[in-house]
Amino acid sequence: MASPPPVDLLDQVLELAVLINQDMTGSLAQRGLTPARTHLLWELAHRGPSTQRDLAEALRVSARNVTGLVDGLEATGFVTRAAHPGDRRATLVTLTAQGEREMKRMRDEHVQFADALFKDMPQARRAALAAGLGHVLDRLRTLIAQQASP
Amino acid sequence: MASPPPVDLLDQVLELAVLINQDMTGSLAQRGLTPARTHLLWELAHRGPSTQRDLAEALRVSARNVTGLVDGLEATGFVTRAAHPGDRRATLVTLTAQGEREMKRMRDEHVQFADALFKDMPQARRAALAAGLGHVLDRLRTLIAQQASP
DNA sequence: TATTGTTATACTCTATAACTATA
DNA sequence: TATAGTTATAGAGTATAACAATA
Repeated sequence: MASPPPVDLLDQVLELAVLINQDMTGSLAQRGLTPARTHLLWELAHRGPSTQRDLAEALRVSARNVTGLVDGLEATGFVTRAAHPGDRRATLVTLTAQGEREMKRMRDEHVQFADALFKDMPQARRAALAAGLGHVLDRLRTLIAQQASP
Repeated sequence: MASPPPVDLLDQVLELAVLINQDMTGSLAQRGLTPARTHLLWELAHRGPSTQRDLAEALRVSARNVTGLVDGLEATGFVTRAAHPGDRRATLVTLTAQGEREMKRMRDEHVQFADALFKDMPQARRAALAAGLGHVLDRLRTLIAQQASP
């Protein structure tokens, strides 16, 4: 089996990233969601009701941006704003029933999507792929850490 | 070696996609470029001087959007607009010397980045990774084609 | 009449800075 | 004085629709 040059491997990974991204963005759009708003919903589902300040830190985004994202999600019925019981400056953002439903559906579809991509892959190749991806992820994290510090 | 469940594989791929995307976006920003503008430069480098209409089709984006992208690239010195010799309605967008230099540098760095990620990977694992990625890309293309037609 | 690119308008994501209400 | 969130302002990417110049 010929060993492909690094550039070809990188190009494969990039193409995969582009296709997956397009596929997911399209699915979200059908439900009236965008990647940024979905990211916020995802955090909310993991953390439970949160202040906008906490969401801004979790998403690594400005407070102003969170105001806009919550505005959009509130208008489309995925979240509500409520008074914070202990701090009258703060707002608690909470998933609505619709928001909970969407998150559940998203989790289910995530699993289905993974099955569709990998279920017919032989066990040995699956393990080899995981090992290869792990290697690349390690290298990439190292590179990013080096860029950040010096 | 245990075979990982599909969801774990998908999550690995998604994390890789996110990290690579962040890395590339950061590199581009240091040169005053954005992903969308870079995409246009890339097409231009491959096709040679092109009308905005052709660029819009190549990028699968509205004509209005190309006007904006070319405005930005012109203002930052990467491209120029010139009269089309045979059609006075049309504009020919052309890479400047600076634009050509940037594209060359980008190609070089692309290769270097690939080397940094994959050079220390054993040949056998490299081949296995390419095979695994090929499998996923095939499945994904099939899924997308199915979504598009029915 | 059809096509090329622009102006007009609008929505989303993103940021910083100034400001209000509260701690 | 510091913090939570908003308004004000700005730039980038995206879209559709109307319009001018040209084919």
